[in-house]
Amino acid sequence: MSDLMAEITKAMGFRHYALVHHVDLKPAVRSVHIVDYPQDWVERFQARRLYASDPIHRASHRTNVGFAWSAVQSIISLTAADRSILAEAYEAGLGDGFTVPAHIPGELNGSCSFAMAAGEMLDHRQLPFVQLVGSFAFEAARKISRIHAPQSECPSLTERQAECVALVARGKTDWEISQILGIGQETVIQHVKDARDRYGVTKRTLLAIRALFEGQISFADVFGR
Amino acid sequence: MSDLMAEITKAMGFRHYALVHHVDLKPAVRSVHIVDYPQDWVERFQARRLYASDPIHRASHRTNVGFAWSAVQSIISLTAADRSILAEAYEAGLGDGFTVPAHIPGELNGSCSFAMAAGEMLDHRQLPFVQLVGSFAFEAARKISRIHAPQSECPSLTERQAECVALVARGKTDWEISQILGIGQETVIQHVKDARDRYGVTKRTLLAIRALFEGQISFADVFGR
DNA sequence: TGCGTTATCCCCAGTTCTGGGGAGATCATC
DNA sequence: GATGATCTCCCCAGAACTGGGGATAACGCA
Repeated sequence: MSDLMAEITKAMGFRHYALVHHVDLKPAVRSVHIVDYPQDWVERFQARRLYASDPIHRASHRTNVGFAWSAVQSIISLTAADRSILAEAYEAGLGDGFTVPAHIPGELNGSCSFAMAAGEMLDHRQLPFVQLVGSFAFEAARKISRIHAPQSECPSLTERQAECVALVARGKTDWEISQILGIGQETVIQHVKDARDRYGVTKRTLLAIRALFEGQISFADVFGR
Repeated sequence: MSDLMAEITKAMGFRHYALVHHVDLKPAVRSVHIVDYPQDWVERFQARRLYASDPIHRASHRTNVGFAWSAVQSIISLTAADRSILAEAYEAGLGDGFTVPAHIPGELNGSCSFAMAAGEMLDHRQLPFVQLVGSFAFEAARKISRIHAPQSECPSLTERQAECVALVARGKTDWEISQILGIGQETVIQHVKDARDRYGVTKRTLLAIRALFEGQISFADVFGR
């Protein structure tokens, strides 16, 4: 797989690639982690556990299609810390690049990135092609890397349960939910109990987050209006 | 947007398209719903609330790249009910098709599908191109559909606060967090209080969700490892 | 008709959170 | 040397949540 990636990367005019799930890099886990980045940068990245806060990763969580690193501030706003991370990466030899996000509900977020050497220019005309390659590369790596065990079917909620969970995620108390839905507080407590049971969690915080993660509710449901 | 989609659909040799978030279709909400499917099928789809159980939608939740409908059983196993849904769609005039999933963490699952008329054959050679078009079409629709409320500035958390919030998001109690971080429970309570204050929320559930939304923590922090 | 699912309601004991009020220590910065 | 930010710890009262145990009614499906 690495050989193939290296070949593709070179053929597309890039220097480096990274095909990764955004997690702390434990080789043991069933996650994708195929990287050819400057060694120096990889080490710093791991040491500082940037997988969660790296601006490129963060941006990739906000979109569905690939983006050039030089345009990252059109997706998220960069803090001073972000800028220094990007500058450091440049120092380490990473120039401009292109990252294709890869998200699947219930799985860890991932991405496939290709980068130029520092100083070289991206050829924007072929980015659509890179987008395509990135998507399929990630899917291929994903299929290989998971021996396909922990397929937890997304437990579905009943309509009432889903309504309650959506309101839980808005930070409403059981009593408030009962007023909104026009039912008794005890009923709400029961629905929330049942929903927790279905997801196999014991805290309403986790219930809300799981529902978000599974796509059962969206941030729009939480913050919308 | 509909005109453009119709044109593209025709140019690629398809008859129908659907650019949708997988939700019950509330016109009011900030969700994507641009469809040109046989009217008959659209009505049945809505009446039976298939958006959650439709096999094509279900399959699209399991992958990152597009797939031909005729190959759906290579992604999920079809039940008798699934087969009858597919047969019904065919009756209604939908032939083979190609669906490109569109997932973004924390947002509703969506997809962009193109379909032939019943009886016509897919041209498999151009599916990579369809994949590309589908991805970008969804992203474009998504960007348009939310006029995107003004970026509220992100109040940043201190390191300790962020650590506590990450653990709150994992459903830990204050006592458990104190054990994990090796500090007193009262201290944890204080950090969580302070974090709630910064975000201006009163519930730890909202605290966790806001932190997720702001990118202060990621789903990887919650489910990772 | 019986069985499962869903939605509705009730009670209770124990745990956890929330919102107030404190305080001392360190560190950088001005 | 004062000021602010951060981290650490403490107390308390009331509200909210969790995990048990119940119950009734409606609906569809076999």
